Amino acid sequence: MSTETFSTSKSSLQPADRAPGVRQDRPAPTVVDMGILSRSLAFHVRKAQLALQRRGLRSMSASGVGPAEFGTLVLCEQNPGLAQFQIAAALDIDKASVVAVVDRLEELGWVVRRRSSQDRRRYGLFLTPSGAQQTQLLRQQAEQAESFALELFSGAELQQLLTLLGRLA
Amino acid sequence: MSTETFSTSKSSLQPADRAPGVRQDRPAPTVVDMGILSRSLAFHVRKAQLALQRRGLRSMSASGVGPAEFGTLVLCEQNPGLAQFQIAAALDIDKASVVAVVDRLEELGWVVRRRSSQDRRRYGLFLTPSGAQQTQLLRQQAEQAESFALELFSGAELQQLLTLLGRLA
DNA sequence: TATTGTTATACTCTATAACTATA
DNA sequence: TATAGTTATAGAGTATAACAATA
Repeated sequence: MSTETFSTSKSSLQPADRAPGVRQDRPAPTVVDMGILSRSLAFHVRKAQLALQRRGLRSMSASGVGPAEFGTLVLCEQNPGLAQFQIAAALDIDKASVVAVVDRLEELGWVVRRRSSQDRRRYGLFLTPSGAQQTQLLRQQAEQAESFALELFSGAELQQLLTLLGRLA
Repeated sequence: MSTETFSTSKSSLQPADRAPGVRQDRPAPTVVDMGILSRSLAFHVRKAQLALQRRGLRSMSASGVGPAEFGTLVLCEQNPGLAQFQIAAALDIDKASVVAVVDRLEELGWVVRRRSSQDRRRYGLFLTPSGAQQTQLLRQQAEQAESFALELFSGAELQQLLTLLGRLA
C-alpha cells in the first residue's frame, strides 16, 4: 500500500480550506484511464491528425509548402483556371486565407494568376511548367509520407476509413 | 463552347514571358476534381476535424474551456492525483502547454495542485467539488455535441472508425 | 545526469471584418 | 445588392529552448 500524500499548491488562489472536498492521501496513478475520451470522436480525430503531421508532412513544410499550398497545387493541376474562391471551398478554408497561399506559390513561380475575361472579378489559377514539375514531386512525397498507412490497414480498411471520414465532413 | 480567356496577373513577378508554358484560353472549371486529395488520409482527417470543431466544440470554448481543458478535467476525474507530465502524455501535447491549461482550471476553482510527498517535483492534480460538477456538465455537452455522429454511423461503423483512428495514432 | 514544472517566445493555421472592383 | 479578391488584425493551439528544483 502506498502512503503518498499531497500538500497544498504554491498558488494562494486555492488554499486547502477553500477546496474542502478534495480527496487526498491517494497513490498517484500509474496507468491512465482515459474515461470518455476513449470513445470521443473529436479526441481520436485530433490525435490522428497530430500523428499524421508529425510523420511526413513536416518534410514538406520545410520547403515552405504546407497542406494548403499542396492542396492548391493539386487543384490547379487537375483544374486549370480554377478561381480562388473555388480553392477555398474545395479545401474548406476561408477565401482570405487562399490569398496568402497563392501569393507564396506565385512568388515561387509555380502558379500564375490571370484575370478571367468572362468575370473580371476572378482570377484563373494556372500551374507554370516548374510548378507542374514541383507538384509531381510533392505528390510523390505525400504518397510516400502516407504509405505507412498501407502497413497499418488493409485496402478495405483504408477505403472505409476514408469513407467514414468523408461522411463526417 | 466557352470562349473564356485569362489575362496577365497584376503581379509583375510573373510576367507572361517568364511563364511560357502556361496554357490559357480554357473555360474556367465548374466541377472541381480533387485529384489525389480524395485519397489522402491527411486531407480527410483535417476536414473531419474542422467539421467537428465547427459543430459543437465551439459551445465549450465560449466558456474558455477548450479541448485541452476538457481532456484534463476528464483525466483528473478518472485518475485523481495525476501529474502534469502524465496529462501531457495522455493528451499528446507538450508539458509546457499543460501549465497554462492547469493555471486556467485552477483559477476557475475546478482543479487544485498538490505537491506529491513521494516525488516533490510533481504536482498531483485533483478536481474540486465544483470542478467535478462542471466536468459532469461538460461531459454531457460533449456527448451531445457528438451525438450527431449516431445518425451518420451505425454502432459498428462508429466503433470501427474509432478503432482505425486509434491505429493511426 | 535526468526529470518535473515553469517561463518566455515564436510559429502555423485559420477566422473575422472592412474595403475595392466588378457583376 | 451580391460576389471575388484583398488587407489588416486577432485568436487558437502548439512547439522550442532555457531555467530552477528535485530526483
